[in-house]
Amino acid sequence: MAPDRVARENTGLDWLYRGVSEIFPDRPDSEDTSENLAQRLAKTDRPLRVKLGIDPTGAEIHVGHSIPVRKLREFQDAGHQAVLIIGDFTAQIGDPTGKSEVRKQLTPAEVKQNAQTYLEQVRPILDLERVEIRYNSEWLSKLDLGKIIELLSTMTVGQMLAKEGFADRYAKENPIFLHEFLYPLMQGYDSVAVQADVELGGTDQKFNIAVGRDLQRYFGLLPQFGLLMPILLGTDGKEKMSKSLGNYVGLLEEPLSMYSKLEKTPDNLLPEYFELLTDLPLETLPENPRDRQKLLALNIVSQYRGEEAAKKAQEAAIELVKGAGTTAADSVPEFSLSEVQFPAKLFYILNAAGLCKSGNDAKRQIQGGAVRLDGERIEQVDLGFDAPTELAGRTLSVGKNRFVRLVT
RNA sequence: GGGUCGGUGCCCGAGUGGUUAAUGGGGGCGGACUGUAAAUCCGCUGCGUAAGCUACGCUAGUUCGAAUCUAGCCCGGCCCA
Repeated sequence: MAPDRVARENTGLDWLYRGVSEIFPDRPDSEDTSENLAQRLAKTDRPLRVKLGIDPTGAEIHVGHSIPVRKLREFQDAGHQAVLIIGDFTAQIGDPTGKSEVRKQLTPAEVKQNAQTYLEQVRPILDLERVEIRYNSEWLSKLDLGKIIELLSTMTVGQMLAKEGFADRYAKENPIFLHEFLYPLMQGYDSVAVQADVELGGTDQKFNIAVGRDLQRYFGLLPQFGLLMPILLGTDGKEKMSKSLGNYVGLLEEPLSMYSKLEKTPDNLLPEYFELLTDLPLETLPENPRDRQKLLALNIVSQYRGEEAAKKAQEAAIELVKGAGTTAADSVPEFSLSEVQFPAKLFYILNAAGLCKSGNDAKRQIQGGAVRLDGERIEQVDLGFDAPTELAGRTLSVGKNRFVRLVT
């Protein structure tokens, strides 16, 4: 189940190979710096330009997104030049990959904002002082039809259809829009524009990165290396991590929320998570799966929120499972009862506090025995309260993961 | 452009005039169990603090009554050009 890894020993480049699925081209025995990345790193007389492209579409990113960023940081630490491409041009057109869901077009202001949010989130990982940040509209918006046709003429339909995804969709008789063919070319052209030596990405980026190589060669440049990392599976252990599937751990989440998700990481995912999301040595992990989960959670939360906050989150998580968290109270998100008009039904409050999707959902949760007040199960669906004072200071929970402390 | 098939709830997919938010599966949520896991079993799975309101691509119509019939439109697949 674990993806294949590039394994090298005693090269002094352990950092390079950790958590990497594939490097291409890859001729381990070759002395040629154009087909052996280790050779290139050893012999280069200048910092390599290492490219990572991001989509400034969504606001919040998750630990899966952090993987190539972590790798980028490692290159920085080795003295190379990180080049972060903000795909503002691409984002404005909207990539319909996968579902034919039309993405809303983003205004330049939104792109700017999203990019800023993105940078804030990766700040704990990346040395932002030493990153070259480029917006791809800088060159893509200047392409005229002649140039675009030239780009298109470098590839055949057959080559395009070889791309995973396209092939599937074509086979399933799903629609494929013509402009989608432009995406790999645009991303590849980014590599031309910034003269990338290495491009980082998930394994799903192989095709696009390879197109970048082809284009670089076409334009007389030295082709880049591709360095692919596994796509992280989500906390459900089945699907790839994504916000829409809800199986993600966001970088902006509360420490407690991050911690509780991560400490439940499925056993089969633990090695993967350790390798890709932490720097911990993999040989010395605790035997007990439970301890491994805790260590993982603690380590990752520390990376983004600091060690102290992580420890607090751990304590809070333990408290909350036992029952009503009291000493852990300050780690639990608060909900102000002033937002509720009394008298109020409990299911209404559950919804208002964001613990349930809707009032009706809240009723169902109560019926299902999921709702607790200070650790005590609520049986009465219609339970109501006359004044906020009856609830202030108490902890309301739904299931094992959703907690809120009620305040006035 | 022509022909043809199709568009159902988060997803897939039944349903083809009439108790019904709409069979079933997946997913999700919750409960029991457990290692706060996996597996298993069970429950829930439109919105509204209420009266009630919205749902089967969109719009208009036929009907006491439509997701189911009619017309127009939009979108997609396939075949032909």
